[in-house]
Amino acid sequence: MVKYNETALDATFHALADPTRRAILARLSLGQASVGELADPFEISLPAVSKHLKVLEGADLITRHRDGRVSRMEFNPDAMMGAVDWITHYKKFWESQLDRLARYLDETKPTGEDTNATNTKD
Amino acid sequence: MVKYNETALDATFHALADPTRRAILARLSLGQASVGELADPFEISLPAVSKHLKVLEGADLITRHRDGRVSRMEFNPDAMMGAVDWITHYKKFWESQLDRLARYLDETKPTGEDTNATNTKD
DNA sequence: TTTATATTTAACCAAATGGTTAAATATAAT
DNA sequence: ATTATATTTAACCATTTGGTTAAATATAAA
Repeated sequence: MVKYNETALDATFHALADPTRRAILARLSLGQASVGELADPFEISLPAVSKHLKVLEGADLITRHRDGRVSRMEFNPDAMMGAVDWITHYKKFWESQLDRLARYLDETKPTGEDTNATNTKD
Repeated sequence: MVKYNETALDATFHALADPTRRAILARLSLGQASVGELADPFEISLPAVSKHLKVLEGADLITRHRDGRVSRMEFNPDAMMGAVDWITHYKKFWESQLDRLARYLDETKPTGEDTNATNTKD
């Protein structure tokens, strides 16, 4: 049996289980932002956002670069690999969906292009 | 922007964020089992397992087939596609990991074989 | 050096989570 | 008809979660 890092999986899946945190990651995927910038589109308070950021940081999904009094947050998508690995383990149980995913990945395989921020799927 | 089903993502990621529930899914991926059989390897009580099953059922990750007084639970891996889709959206940010995943998927692309329960990665 | 800005910490709260034991329910077996 | 088995429901509990407001901290700007 492959031994997964259960604690890391707990942290990753838990971090992704909240819509505000996913929205923050979506925002950060477009480029780094300060805590205030991240909080802006949400109706919740700054401390609430600060807590979400700590959860994301704890799951290693973002990293913090302090720049004076501003915290610049950066997306760290590598941390999602563990989760993808875990799910992918069950690939043999969803071959039809695998086809779809494989096709999707083929279409968008890094060729040197398609590394810009514009995503045609959006 | 692609509109994801946030509620479904909440449910899926939350369901996967617990190690007992992931273990239950791992067990069910080998074949269906009753509630009692699922509870056996865990030290927690039957009602606790029953609650976990309800969470997994709510996320549509398992389905229940009542057979007399026995509930046979079945794995429904399709429900994980939403989560994979969401994560995959960030593919352009982890090209090196994508390579690894694409290679993995290529190696195991459904050819008619490789649909048995033996996984060489384990 | 005083003031404004960015963010975190503290203290608090209601709801959800993951567990328990005991009782209820439903079906199967004797 | 009675008893055993499989599972769920109910009632409870401690901890965690996701939010709040007010105060503290740290840095930049005037």
